[in-house]
Amino acid sequence: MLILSKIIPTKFFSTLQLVPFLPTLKFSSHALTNRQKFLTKEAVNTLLKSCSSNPYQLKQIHALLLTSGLSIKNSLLTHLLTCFIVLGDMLYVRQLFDEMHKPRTFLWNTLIRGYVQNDQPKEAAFIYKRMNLLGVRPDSFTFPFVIKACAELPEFKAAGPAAHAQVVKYGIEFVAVVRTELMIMYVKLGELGLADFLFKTMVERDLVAWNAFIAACAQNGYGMNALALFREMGSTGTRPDAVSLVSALSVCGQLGCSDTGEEIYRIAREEGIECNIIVENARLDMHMKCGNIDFATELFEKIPCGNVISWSTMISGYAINGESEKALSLFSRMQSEGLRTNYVTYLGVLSACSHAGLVSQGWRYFNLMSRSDDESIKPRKEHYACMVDLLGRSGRLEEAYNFIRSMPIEPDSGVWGALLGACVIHQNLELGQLAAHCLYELAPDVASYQVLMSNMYASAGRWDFVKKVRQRMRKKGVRKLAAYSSVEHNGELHFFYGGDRSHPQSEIIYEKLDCLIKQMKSMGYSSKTNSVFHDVDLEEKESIISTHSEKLAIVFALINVGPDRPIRVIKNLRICDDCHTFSKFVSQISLREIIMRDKIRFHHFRNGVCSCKDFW
DNA sequence: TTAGGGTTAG
Repeated sequence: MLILSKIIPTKFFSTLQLVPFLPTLKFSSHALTNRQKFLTKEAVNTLLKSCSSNPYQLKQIHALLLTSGLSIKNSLLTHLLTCFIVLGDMLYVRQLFDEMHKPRTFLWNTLIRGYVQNDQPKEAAFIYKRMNLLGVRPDSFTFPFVIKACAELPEFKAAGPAAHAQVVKYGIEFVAVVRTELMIMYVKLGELGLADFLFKTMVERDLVAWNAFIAACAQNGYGMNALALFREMGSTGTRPDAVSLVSALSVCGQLGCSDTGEEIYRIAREEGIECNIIVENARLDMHMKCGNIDFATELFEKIPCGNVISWSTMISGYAINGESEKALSLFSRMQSEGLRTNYVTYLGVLSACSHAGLVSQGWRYFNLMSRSDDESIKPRKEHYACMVDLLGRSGRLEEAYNFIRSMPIEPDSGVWGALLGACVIHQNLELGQLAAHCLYELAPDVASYQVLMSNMYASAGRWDFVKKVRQRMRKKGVRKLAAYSSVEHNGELHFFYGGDRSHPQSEIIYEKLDCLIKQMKSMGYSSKTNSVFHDVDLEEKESIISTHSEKLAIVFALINVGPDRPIRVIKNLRICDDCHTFSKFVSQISLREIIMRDKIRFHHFRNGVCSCKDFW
């Protein structure tokens, strides 16, 4: 009793004393001998649950169970391991596992699951390999996790297909859970055809399989495929649930098609699931990502029980729309109402500061986080990256660099990438090269960093270095993302690439574009060719820049979208200097509002002025 | 005795 009272909170003592005499599990430890009680499985589970967030107590319970001299039931052992997995203490899980004599398959499965759930896919794959070497036969419970691990190992491209081969070897490729994981894995690898084949040939194609496929597409840049699947699902008579709707809404946010998004929300109403907070949050986010700030605000105020995600969504939404004041005042409201915040909330707050160049405010929030007693909101790598972005974008490059050097945690590619981005804007070749050097080590395959480097050298006129970077990209097979812009019109998305003439209205678009540029030139516009990073003459630079995708998209919208509606353009990369000026002129000439979302933020153009105040 | 799908940021 003495020992127990030390490790078990007193309030659970009564639970222990009240349990019925069901001999599911017997404690014969010294602590209980004088009472000779038998405990039920439920009681032990209650006990474990009560301590499940305290590794110290859990470890003591485990020690007590061992000294009791009794064999521990499998259910209890799994529960115990699961507690440590949830706590992220994989070292202890591994220690327990290694102490076991000939662990059975389900324990191997638990260990693999632990590594996967704690973002250690390499370890998971390693354990699977060892399992094979020792001749332990994997089962249908092993593979969902092994496949998931393989999908997280893009550096071993063959791992996923190899796992698939094993699945076939063991004859479990038609087990729904296993097949679903395979589908998700192939989508991540970009093999949509294979994923589709697995889906179409599934024996039990249930709602979860549909949702898994839709979500996998939605989360891996195949938004159009996700929407097509969502529609196909409806036409085959499978009714969507909250999960399907959330994925579909998220796609509409990514693609910037809020008309389609509202259509999807109407389905939620028809199905009677519109009061689900996750669906409501997805709708808020969708509107924020489409630039519908006022409507999203109205919806937000009407949500009866918003959670931390609703608030964070709004804060980040205001931030990307350039409404930093609204973002910061909403955060103050959260604080004054005593609402819980989390690390994502702070990312929104810092990004609001960054988009508006509010350096001293940014420092204030960052220090607030650092001083917090709550461990969960101590600054993480992402917050450091935000601060580097804020300082760097404001031209304080040295301060940003010193900030990185003072970091208590190892800076990652996000942090160095933020510095590199700032160096490109402020043309600091020296620091930029330093950042580039680190990025070659940390993220050699990320195209956007290589493009930044190449652009930095190009604007400094160092074409020899530009050539080097491009050669390295070719050698590594790193491909630059082609720039495109899109416009939603009558529920359909129209895509435009630079210099693209494939759109059926191309002729009239180019004609109108020509007229506009002439008119703008008479008003003082001259093209800014500083963002053409090719070693070509001025005339060619002007020609490249005059048919950038966003210009084509804007003109398309001018021709087609009714004058009572704003022009909405989504761009997959950042807007260039010239297109920014162009958009300001167009908003002035045509008296139309142009809402353009680039890769990281919105630009709302009205009467020749942009909401970003030319700071982006 | 362990298994598949969803929202905020980056």
